[in-house]
Amino acid sequence: MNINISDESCPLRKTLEIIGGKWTMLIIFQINERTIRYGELKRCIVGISEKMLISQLKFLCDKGFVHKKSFAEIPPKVEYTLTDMGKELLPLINQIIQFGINHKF
Amino acid sequence: MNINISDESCPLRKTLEIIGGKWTMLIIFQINERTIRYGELKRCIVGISEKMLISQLKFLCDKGFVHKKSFAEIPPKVEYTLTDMGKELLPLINQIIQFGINHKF
DNA sequence: TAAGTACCCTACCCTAAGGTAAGTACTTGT
DNA sequence: ACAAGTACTTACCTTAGGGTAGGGTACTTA
Repeated sequence: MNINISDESCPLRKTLEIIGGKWTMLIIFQINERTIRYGELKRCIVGISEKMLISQLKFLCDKGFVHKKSFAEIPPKVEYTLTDMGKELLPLINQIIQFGINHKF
Repeated sequence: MNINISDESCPLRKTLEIIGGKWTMLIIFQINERTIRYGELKRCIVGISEKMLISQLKFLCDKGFVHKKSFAEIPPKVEYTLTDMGKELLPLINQIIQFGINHKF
């Protein structure tokens, strides 16, 4: 690995632009291996606004991290799951968590 | 591991508050295993302003990720190195980079 | 009949992260 | 004499990420 110039196109910057948002990893980590409905997700992530959750979910769907399944039911039912690419981030996020625990953040 | 409530004190949030900044990981990755002077660091990280680099370096020193050594010379000479805790982040960052490469970000 | 649930959308606003640019002090090179 | 390199500081300004708050639909339950 010989990345030593951090220009605008380096993979670290590019990746952080996508997963570096305030809520991105939180959402991905909460979905995790399960299938979860919008409402439950919202309750899990304390402090997030509906606007943020919706827009981030849409963003993550567009980028291919999250899969969305809407049911034509009343009341509405929407289920979110991680795609394979999304799941690839889980070990990464777990490492961040482990780091935080180890250093008592 | 049973973290399923993402409240304000969860280790993921806490850690991201520290290493989730726009430049944090870039700086840590650039310092890497070497000893590097301020000027060279600045040249490495394309696009960063002096203000940001200085303030982030100070922040990272305060948090214990980076070690700073000033020489009482003229012209000034300052060397930065990662602490052990800082170095612990390198495999994490490398994973992010690998993720970006794998998915062609 | 009114309130509640579920999954959103939209308009407006605000703050803080970050960008710009200039200045400082001291020395060496031309 | 003047620019250039070194490691910063400071003042000011911009912007976009995110917060607030309200609306909307179609149904169910009290």
